[in-house]
Amino acid sequence: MAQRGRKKGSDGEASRALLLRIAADEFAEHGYHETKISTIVRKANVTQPTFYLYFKSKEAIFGELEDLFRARPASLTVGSLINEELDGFTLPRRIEEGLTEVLQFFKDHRSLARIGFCLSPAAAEVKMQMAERIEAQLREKGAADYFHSNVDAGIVANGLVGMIERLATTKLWTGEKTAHELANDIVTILLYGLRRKTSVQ
Amino acid sequence: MAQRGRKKGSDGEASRALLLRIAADEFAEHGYHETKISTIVRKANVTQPTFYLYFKSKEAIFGELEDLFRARPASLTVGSLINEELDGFTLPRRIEEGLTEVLQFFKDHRSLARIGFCLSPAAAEVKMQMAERIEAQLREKGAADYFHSNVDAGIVANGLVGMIERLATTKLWTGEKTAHELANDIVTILLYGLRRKTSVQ
Amino acid sequence: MAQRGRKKGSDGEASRALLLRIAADEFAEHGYHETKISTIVRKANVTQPTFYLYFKSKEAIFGELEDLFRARPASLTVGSLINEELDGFTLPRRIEEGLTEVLQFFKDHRSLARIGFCLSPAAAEVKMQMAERIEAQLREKGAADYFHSNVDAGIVANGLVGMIERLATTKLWTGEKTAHELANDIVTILLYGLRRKTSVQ
Amino acid sequence: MAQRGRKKGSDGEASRALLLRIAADEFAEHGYHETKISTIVRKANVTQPTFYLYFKSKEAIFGELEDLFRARPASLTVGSLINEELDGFTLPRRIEEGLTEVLQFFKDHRSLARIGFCLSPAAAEVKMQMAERIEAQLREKGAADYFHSNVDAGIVANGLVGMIERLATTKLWTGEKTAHELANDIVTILLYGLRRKTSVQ
DNA sequence: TATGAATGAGGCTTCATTCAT
DNA sequence: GATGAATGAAGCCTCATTCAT
Repeated sequence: MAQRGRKKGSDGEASRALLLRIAADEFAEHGYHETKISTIVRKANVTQPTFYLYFKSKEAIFGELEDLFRARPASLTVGSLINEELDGFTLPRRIEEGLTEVLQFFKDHRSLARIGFCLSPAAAEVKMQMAERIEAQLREKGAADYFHSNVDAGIVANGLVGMIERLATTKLWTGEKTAHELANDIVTILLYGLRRKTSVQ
Repeated sequence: MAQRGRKKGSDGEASRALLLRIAADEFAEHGYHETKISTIVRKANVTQPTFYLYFKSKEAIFGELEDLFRARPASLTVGSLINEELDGFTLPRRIEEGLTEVLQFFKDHRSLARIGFCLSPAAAEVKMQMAERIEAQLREKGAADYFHSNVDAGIVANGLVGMIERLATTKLWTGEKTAHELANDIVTILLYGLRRKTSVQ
Repeated sequence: MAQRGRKKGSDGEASRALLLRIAADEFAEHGYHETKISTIVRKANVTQPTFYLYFKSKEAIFGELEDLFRARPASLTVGSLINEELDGFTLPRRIEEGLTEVLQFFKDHRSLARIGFCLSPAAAEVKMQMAERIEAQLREKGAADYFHSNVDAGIVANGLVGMIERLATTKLWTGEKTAHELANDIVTILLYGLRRKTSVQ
Repeated sequence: MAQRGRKKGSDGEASRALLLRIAADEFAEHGYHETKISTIVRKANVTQPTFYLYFKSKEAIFGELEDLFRARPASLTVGSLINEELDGFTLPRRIEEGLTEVLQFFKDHRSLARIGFCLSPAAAEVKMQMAERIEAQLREKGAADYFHSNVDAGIVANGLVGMIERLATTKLWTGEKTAHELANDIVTILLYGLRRKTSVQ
């Protein structure tokens, strides 16, 4: 960052950050194995040894990107309803807000999100934790008042996680929908279902 | 074809099938790049040239597995509602049946499904087509009578595809749920939502 | 040859001969290394083990073809002038006759000739021997009366061999010239040269 | 470029040139298929990946050698008689000069010449073009004054090409003759023939 | 901080060739 | 005489990674 009189106007931190950014894009677009260190350094206009000056290995830089994803604000754990009194009006809003935040983060950090949420072997763990937190909240004392009990919360939670991944891929990252729109749609579907209210049941 | 008591290793069709099965499992578990031909043939108790007796290349066997997945009965296209009079009672059943079939196929052909639906580069296309078909059916004349119109059918369709992938991974392939249970849960969630009917809206 | 009641109407000798003929063509057209046993047997409609029933190895069948070439009638050694009284009239005729025979053999056994005279590692030896015999005849007692002595016989002999190879390739095997025409042209050039007689020298 | 006393193995251009030179010799001596990359790199005292640092593939380095051969000075096209007034004295000299140049180049770049003129699949084309150029010159206006017309120029041209190849192989590259001597002999033979002038015709 | 040059390790693939029937 | 099935041996190539400057 500081411009401490280096030649070429770029210092180590800059190179490092550049490599990291390019690596993120490459990994996100081509996956781990199809991404070559040689490609990353070429796009960053540095040489291969320079890469190893900043990162111990290919695995290391990938791991660092995973960490960057996981280090997102904790608030992003969908719907932190815990310890609050929620009624039928605010509950949906709260869930939607949480979802919006997550999706907005995905949109703002597309490559990071693809790596940490879709590509990484650790993504399974990440999604599992997300699902677990959601599930816990669906089971929260009080939530039972507003939700059916005839569907397994684990199914709902994982279903939601699956929807997030798929809709991020097909609607958010394509620019077809904003984070807010998507969150709104998801909440509407999940809370009220597709069935017309007027239909017999 | 006839299995006339041949000695070990003298039935080519069997070797081929064995290789294909092992390859499916390896690809499904480790992905394309981490799967080594050397591992496949070792597990099949043959040598590497034998592999090339039956498959042109690593890519070729992977492609064949993709094809095997794509060649699943066309009936498996979720919910073929087309050309039928559907009322509020039968519609959900029909959707559930279609879903059950798909999920049962996924369960019966786990490795194939993981390859064709999750790992393959062509999986994106496969899922897109599935989503498109679902979307088309949601828009069918008549369907509108039973469904809300305040949610984008494209969102629902892709959300469903995402749910299928995630729930297959976490609930079906782990043995936690049967195809039928899962289909039932998904339909319930999507049609009726989580909200208690008695709550105010 | 004899049709001794074999099934499929082909006996061993027939298979062997067929393989040999196909191998000759393949080697001639594609060279030793680019010719695959698998191709030969496929074209002969037999399996690989059958090949090894008749030939010890790829080298062996190639060697056999070399031998077939080398076993051509000894008379084909260009211009056997030896032990004859030759005058200025008959000498050119004799040379031409010898050349014609060689070229006719080349034309009749194109693949064999390409193998034994052009492709084989032993072709060097074959051409050397041909050149040596020619050279010896140019030096024969008596020949000196008709030939210049200001050109090395070794040069002439090897030059002739080179001409034969090149002209067989470009004029004989393309069908542009007959063996006779070619032999005539070669003799004319070598004996009388290109220079017009009327020119000053 | 500057050879600033670098330590062993630290000059890429040198490594490349070394590999190229060794490869030329290996190809020239053993042919394409019998030449192994492993041999080339062993002789160059580098490892196999180093080879691929400088050449894309085995085919590529071979092609580069072919190109080096083809890139010889254009003056080397035998006998550029075009656009000059040639009489009976100078014509033979000119032809001889051209031939000498070609043969000298062959002698100075033996491996390259063997590759580009004898071994390469493209050698056929190379020789054809050389023959065509020679043929064209034999047909040049004016040339007819000095040459017989009773022999096909195409035969002469290809015969000459064949002589060049064979004599380079047996007399030039063995050190038995110099380029100049050979050129002189060839011209003498072709222009004046072997027949004594004093003989009857 | 940066690099030109080099390499260890390991994968994919292709042959000619043989075994057991 | 013939074959379906299998293999030993070996080559080409690519990659992440490091050495020496």
